[in-house]
Amino acid sequence: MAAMTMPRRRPGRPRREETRPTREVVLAAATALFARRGFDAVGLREVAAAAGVDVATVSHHTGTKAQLYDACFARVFAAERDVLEAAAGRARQALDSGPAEVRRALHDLVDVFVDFLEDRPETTALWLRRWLEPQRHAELDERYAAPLYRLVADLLTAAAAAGALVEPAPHVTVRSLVWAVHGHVVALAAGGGPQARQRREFRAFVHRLLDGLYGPATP
Amino acid sequence: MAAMTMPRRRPGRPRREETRPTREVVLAAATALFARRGFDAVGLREVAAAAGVDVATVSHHTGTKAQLYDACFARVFAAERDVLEAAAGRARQALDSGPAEVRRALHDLVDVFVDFLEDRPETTALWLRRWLEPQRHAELDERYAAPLYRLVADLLTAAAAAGALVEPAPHVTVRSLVWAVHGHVVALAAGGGPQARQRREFRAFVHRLLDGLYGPATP
DNA sequence: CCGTTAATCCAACGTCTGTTGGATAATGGA
DNA sequence: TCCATTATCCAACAGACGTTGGATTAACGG
Repeated sequence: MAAMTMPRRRPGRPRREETRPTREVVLAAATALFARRGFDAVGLREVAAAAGVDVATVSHHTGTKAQLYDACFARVFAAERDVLEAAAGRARQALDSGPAEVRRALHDLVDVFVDFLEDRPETTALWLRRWLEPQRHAELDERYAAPLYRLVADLLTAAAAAGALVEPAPHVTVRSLVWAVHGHVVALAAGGGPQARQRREFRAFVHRLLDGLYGPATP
Repeated sequence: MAAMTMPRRRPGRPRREETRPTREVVLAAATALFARRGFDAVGLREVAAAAGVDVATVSHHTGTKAQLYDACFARVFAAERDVLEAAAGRARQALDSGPAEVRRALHDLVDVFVDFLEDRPETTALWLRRWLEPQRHAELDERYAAPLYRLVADLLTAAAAAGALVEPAPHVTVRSLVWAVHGHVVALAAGGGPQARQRREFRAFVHRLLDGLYGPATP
């Protein structure tokens, strides 16, 4: 199986007018296919065809099919985590300002999250598929979900401690929000209406939800 | 293929100490397997083994694998629709009473929905799997999601028209709520904490969410 | 210019898949 | 009692699956 060698200098056969490293081409093709149809419905020969290479080349670069699947997840979730952590850092800076600024920072954080998922529907698809695999629950939760949830939940708790907001169960709130966003993205992918309006309506809903839940404790 | 015959009187070989009709046994076994692992990961021989029959018997009673899949969905979603419609009917009767009764009826409606999904996690699994199949979006939306959403959305609109509540985008709210519930059920299935407390916290969250969103327009 | 390295493809393997034709046996009606 | 009906299983098919060994070809270090 010669697992996953990817040197800086590259001897070997020609690369079929592709400038990107083969491994990235394969990962991109596989990610799109896995997101759309799932692990078992996608064959390695299909991934190879989408990437413009042979089956053996796929195995050579990414090892086992399960390893290829995991690599796709790692790539996508790492990108999501980076974006969210950056936005959370920005929001945390607003904690020293007044309640109005804190609320606006929370709105911005949620907007960044919604934007990210709207632009990358395959992230939602992979996320949902992972949750549906019973044997992966623990890993998904520990490696990806829990840190992200804690990121935002801590933010809410800190805001509550600052006296600007009130929130008894931030973990539940964050999880529900995340799933609502995924549902929104799925509905977008399903078509059925003008996307611009759907996006606007969903943002308005989330902002209202936050205002209702986290409105100033002392009116 | 001798598709799907199921007479009232039944000649044929003995039924292996099973009293229920074979078709129901097969459907129940298949539903559990499909919910847990998905269409492509489950083989007909596995379904047959779980039902205690031969592969050919499965095909004989349920036709094609895709037809078996559809039959599982129809059974589960019909049960969900029945429960929700009954609860919505009860809630609609409360529309003639005061705002407090309307809000309590909405809480009850949501509780019934949450109870149902908590007790039948396979419903959530099948629901999510259906959303992940691009070619089935339209059918799922038209046959199941849209009617259910409209059921509750109409209820909210009527309550708003009665002056008791205010809600600009009921469709978005209902969808977000539904996805939040599914996320809650998935988290429950993942374990990781005392279930009773998780259930209590989620109900409290939903009630607070409704109060925040649908609170009396004139305080 | 030569030897090493590595990327790529071809071909094949064993296994599992969904589906079907046919044999068997038990039932209900005549 | 006999016949038609049908539920059940056995066996087999053709195809797709993931994976691997080996041959080929290009690029690099010397």
